[in-house]
Amino acid sequence: MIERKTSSTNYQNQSFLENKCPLNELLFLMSKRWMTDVLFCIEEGNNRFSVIREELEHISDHILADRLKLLEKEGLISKQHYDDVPPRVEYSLTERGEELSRLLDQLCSFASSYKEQQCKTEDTTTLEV
Amino acid sequence: MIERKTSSTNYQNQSFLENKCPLNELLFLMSKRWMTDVLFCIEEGNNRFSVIREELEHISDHILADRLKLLEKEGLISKQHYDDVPPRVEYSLTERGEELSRLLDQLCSFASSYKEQQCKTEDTTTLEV
DNA sequence: CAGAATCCAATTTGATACTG
DNA sequence: CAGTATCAAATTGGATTCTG
Repeated sequence: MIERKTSSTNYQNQSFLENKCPLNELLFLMSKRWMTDVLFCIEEGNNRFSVIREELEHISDHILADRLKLLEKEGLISKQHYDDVPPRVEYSLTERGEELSRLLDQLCSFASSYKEQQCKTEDTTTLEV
Repeated sequence: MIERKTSSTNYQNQSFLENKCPLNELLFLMSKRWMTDVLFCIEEGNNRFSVIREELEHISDHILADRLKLLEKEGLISKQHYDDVPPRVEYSLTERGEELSRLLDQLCSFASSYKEQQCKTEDTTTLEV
């Protein structure tokens, strides 16, 4: 069993920096808007900036660029530059990225099955035991 | 394979509400600060408000109360009220909560192993392929 | 094409004080 | 004990504009 440290997700600049838990860092990273969408989009073979932007209809350049940079920095995707005349860049998942993708698929089915349950029993507020 | 919808994590109030992906919702929920800490803390048997607050040294009442409410709302923990003279409330993981805890453990070891790798190869910036 | 820079609005966190 | 209420401070997301 992996040791699970305490604290930290948001508010990176504070004293929590010293006490970062890899799990929380990962969750915080992947919970950013569009993050999983970009990851899955690349996994499905959309490997260029403009293609991804089209696939994820409402994403802005700013955010897409940021997410790609973060995913690359975390070693989840890799980037290939081609010195073509209209500059070309291609993204693809690394092994790590694929591994994470599989883990997220599990989380996704967990989350989805729960949602179905929720719908049947009404929804929000408090659930009796 | 579970269908993975597009978009949404943060900024709940906007048009993304219509298009929520259970995975993103879950990630967004669990990435909130102290959320996993509270979950794991309860899993380890700390089942009272004051005990959890002591365990997680720097958490505020406000945040702890909020996290407990969210976890309960999501069906991950359950709450027992006892009508004792000093009011007593006990929390425990539901089956769902334990299932999620197991999934998070996997994510945790994924995240941790990566971090070790990162440390050896220096760290941040760009990783060559 | 593939981004980088800037500015502002919406969220979230945290500290403090208060209550059944 | 187990929270709730309020308010100030820090992040993040998104739109717009610009560039090699």
